[in-house]
Amino acid sequence: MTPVVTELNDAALELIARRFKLLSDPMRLKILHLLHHGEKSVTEIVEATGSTQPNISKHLAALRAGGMVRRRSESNLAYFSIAAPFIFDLCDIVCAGIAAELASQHKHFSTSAD
Amino acid sequence: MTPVVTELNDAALELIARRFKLLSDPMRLKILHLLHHGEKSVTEIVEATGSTQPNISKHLAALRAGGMVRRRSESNLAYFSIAAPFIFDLCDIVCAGIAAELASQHKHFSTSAD
DNA sequence: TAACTATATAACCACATAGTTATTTTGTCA
DNA sequence: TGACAAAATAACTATGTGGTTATATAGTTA
Repeated sequence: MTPVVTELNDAALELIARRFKLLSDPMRLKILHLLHHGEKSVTEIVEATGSTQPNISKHLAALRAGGMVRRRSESNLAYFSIAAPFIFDLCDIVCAGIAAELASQHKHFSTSAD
Repeated sequence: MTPVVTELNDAALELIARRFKLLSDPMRLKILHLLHHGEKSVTEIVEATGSTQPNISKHLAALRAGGMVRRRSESNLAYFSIAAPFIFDLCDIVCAGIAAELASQHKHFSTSAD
């Protein structure tokens, strides 16, 4: 029989790696986190992140090329929104992993702010 | 009030990004996929991947520093194994996303090999 | 039309990183 | 001890990429 899931060819690994690479930059994560609250224009994202407009446009283009955000034009503005909600499942898992690791280092999270 | 989950500070974003970055390289994914089948020595990984020993050692060191693999010394050998099984949950989600995307482009997956 | 605003793109720089070759460390065995 | 094998590390190169500044494109409004 031919392996289906157990065997991963190089092209597939490349595809998966590319997805993760899109998520491996703090500024892009910041943008995605912002869009989690709803659709935003480029200018809104620029202001919220404190980055520059060309930088944000570039990141948005990358996220869009990777299928992670969607673009909508309205008059003069470009509105971006999340196209792949599974992103946040990924982040949740990573965050849980980080929390678990910190906990096991007895540098534990405090549930209430102090 | 102080935001707890809705607000992600830069340090947290950096931590999350670093995790994703470890998963954003095809060779490292290949190694992790290999280790999914069980503990392997460096030499075994080198042979299975077709890469060089120093390259594999470097990737393993990075994965270990990121808490994703564990190292066990036995005589002359170094055995590595998965330390963070959630990795595969992440990959499953990404793979599902890719499959869905391909499907929606009617370049559909065939369930049986052809 | 001209002035203005929003966004995209181009060109460039500094830095990170995957891979290579050469070397060192560490453990085994004769 | 010396010869050998496994793994780690160092030094280097080539390439990728995040950020910047400058410019171009496109839509709006007067």
